[in-house]
Amino acid sequence: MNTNALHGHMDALLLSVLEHEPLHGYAIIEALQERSGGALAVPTGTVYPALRRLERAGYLAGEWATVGGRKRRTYRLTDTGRTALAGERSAWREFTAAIGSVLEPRPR
Amino acid sequence: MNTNALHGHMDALLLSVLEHEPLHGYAIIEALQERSGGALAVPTGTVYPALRRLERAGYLAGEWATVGGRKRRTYRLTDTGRTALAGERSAWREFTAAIGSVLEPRPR
DNA sequence: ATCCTACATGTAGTCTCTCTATATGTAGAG
DNA sequence: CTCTACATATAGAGAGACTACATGTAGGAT
Repeated sequence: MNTNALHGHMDALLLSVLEHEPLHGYAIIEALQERSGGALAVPTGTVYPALRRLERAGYLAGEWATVGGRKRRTYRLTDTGRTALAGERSAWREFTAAIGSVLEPRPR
Repeated sequence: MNTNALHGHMDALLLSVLEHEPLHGYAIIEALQERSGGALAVPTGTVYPALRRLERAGYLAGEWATVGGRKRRTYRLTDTGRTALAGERSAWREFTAAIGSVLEPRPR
């Protein structure tokens, strides 16, 4: 898929994937891929900066950990982030409804 | 609505609105607004350059006309544009399916 | 007469976000 | 030793939408 079209929806994706459990960047990429049935192959160069951005925004809290000799930065959703996720979800519904109504208009 | 999120979907919108009848820029903006129930307020600074781009791409053909003392540039969908529209439609379905599966996962 | 709103198109410059390419490093398998 | 998976990160490019501005006609209201 042309992930360039994700423009503006990446945040929702990241927040959503962290809703039930904290994950680190690499695992987030895998989760995205898995949940979408392989459709979402998001490059690392997109995800890592986006996670930082969301952390700066206060939606995520990151923490370093070392697992099996490898360093990971694990992110969890903050309360603010949870609120933001709810907002992103309703924005997504509005968005698809709006575009959908133009792209596939119902015959009256 | 944050139309910045339209990134990459504007083309589909414009082609779709021109599917059954040629329209000029201003009328396209109104049609978009109307069809979406008021949700899509696309600024002129977005639409006019986009129409030019689609014309350059061969998807649209534009023609000047004067109606009631005012000049209009009316665009119609070319055959290539019609093919592109079909592609945009299926891309849109894939896109929403992918994001949707992450944002609103079905309970298993 | 003048102003305001609707109609109508267009450009310049900015902004945001994603991408590609690159860099760095560990662990474990072959 | 080499290759692959794991893991994070940054610089720079590119795309496309935005704001703000510029220009002009037509018609109704003050």
